[in-house]
Amino acid sequence: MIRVRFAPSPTGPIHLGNARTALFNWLFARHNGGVFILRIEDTDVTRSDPRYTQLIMDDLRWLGMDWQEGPDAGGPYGPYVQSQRLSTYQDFAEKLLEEGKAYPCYCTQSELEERRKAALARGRPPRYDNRCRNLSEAEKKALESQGRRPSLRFLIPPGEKLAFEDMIRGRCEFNLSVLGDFVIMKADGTPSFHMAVVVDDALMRITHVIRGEDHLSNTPLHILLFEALGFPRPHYAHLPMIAGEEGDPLSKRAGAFSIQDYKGWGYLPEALVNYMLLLGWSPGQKQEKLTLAEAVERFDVRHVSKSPAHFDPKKLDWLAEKYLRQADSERLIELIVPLLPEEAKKVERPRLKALVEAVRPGLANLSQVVKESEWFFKEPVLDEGQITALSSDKPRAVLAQVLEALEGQEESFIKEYNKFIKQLAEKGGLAPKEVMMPLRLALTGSTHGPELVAVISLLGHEGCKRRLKKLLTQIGQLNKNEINLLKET
RNA sequence: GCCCCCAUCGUCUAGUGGCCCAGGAUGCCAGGUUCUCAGCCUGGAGACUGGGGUUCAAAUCCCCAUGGGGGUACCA
Repeated sequence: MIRVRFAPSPTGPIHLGNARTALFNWLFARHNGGVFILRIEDTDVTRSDPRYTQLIMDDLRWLGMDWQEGPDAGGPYGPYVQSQRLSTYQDFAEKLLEEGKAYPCYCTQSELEERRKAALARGRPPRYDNRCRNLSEAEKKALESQGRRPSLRFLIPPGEKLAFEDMIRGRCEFNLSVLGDFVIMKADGTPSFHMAVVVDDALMRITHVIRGEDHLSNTPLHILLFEALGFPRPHYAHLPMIAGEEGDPLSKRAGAFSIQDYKGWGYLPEALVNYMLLLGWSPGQKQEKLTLAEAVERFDVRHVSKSPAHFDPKKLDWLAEKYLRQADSERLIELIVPLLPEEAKKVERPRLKALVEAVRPGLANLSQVVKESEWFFKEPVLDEGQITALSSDKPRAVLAQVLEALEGQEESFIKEYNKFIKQLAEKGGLAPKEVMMPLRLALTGSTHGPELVAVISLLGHEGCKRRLKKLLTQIGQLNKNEINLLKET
């Protein structure tokens, strides 16, 4: 049985990079009929916050991923939160200590830091010099009597090279001689990251570790630990990093790219997921828009790219537009009402639906939909240039005639609108554009937007009259006919 | 400094020695359709980082250089 895990640390909201790692793990599990496990790595007490654990789970669910074992789901190898597994790590650390595979190190952090700096200054590798490896019992006692609390270091076994087969990169080889003994238990009794991952991956029977490339150089340490502990090593796959537009690392700008942000901007989760799919993996064929189910069927880690991908917001938007355009309107309304002005709550459902459907083409997210819907809720305020444009003879006559026509008609006249515009243009010897553009501008305050028919039917008979009247009044200098017209109502 | 990984159009990628004077998608430009925007249709510009090998043949294999990324923590 294939078992994979996503193991975030709850030190902040997850961003695109993390989410993509989760997604590829999930896909791998699904494709192979395996188990996807969520594990929370909160061994860094100072930086972890349980609020983020909740947020991470919310984000994953929002994106459409589920897990068979995890903090909330439970499972046979729990608990799935590292801070609740402390004694387990201690037991294994004890074992390593007894077997001589680890030893206490009494160096303080400031001493280590100092030596690191000094080494660097002399052009020497800044790694730990293994000086506590061979301390006698008497020396240990002496150090302890100074009040020093030891950390526990793993003793790198002598050997030249260590190699492993990465599912994405193929054979990766490392030189063990450049490694310093590394900490597996901190002085406060909590495990280091290396210790915790290896113990957990082993105990949770993880068969495939799929993680970011930033862990590639940790892998030899982990393999060493698996061997020392007597566990079989899992298979590894290291995913390429995702860089920002400028090629900067994504994680350092986590805030700007968190899943929460995209959710907040009103991107549809399926669009985001689809875009993440394309970051480092290609579904093949010509089709790039695909559902999670299709991705599950086609996904293969071995075909994931080795080189880092740049995040391209334009391509995200291209996909997001497609998804927004085809999304169920009822669902969209649920999502968008809280974002719209108060008045929206008073608008009848069908009208709201028509609004969203008219406005959504070309837009990538709900914030844009809200913005492009402004004209519907608020009467337009024209700028000077626009007013001047509408004040010249032709547009003014058009607007007045439209008003006049509307005045004599019932609500249902809206249905006749297309014919009416055509007739109006014909009578006045105008191009359709010369009728429609002024109308559009007068009605919405903008030269672009949904098709005019939709605008008019959305605004309704009374709405159109009100706006036209207001505008004509504003333009002023009306002839007698027009004034009479205005007086009538 | 040292170690590791990577390198095809602006971007995401296809390409696992001949099918590649390199294909697709996106973006960009031009034209068409259209009241506008979007869409759709048609067309266009746009890449194998460089240098050495290996081979009858290299984007594909090897070496070097260059560039990018990651690591080098009692962070994960």
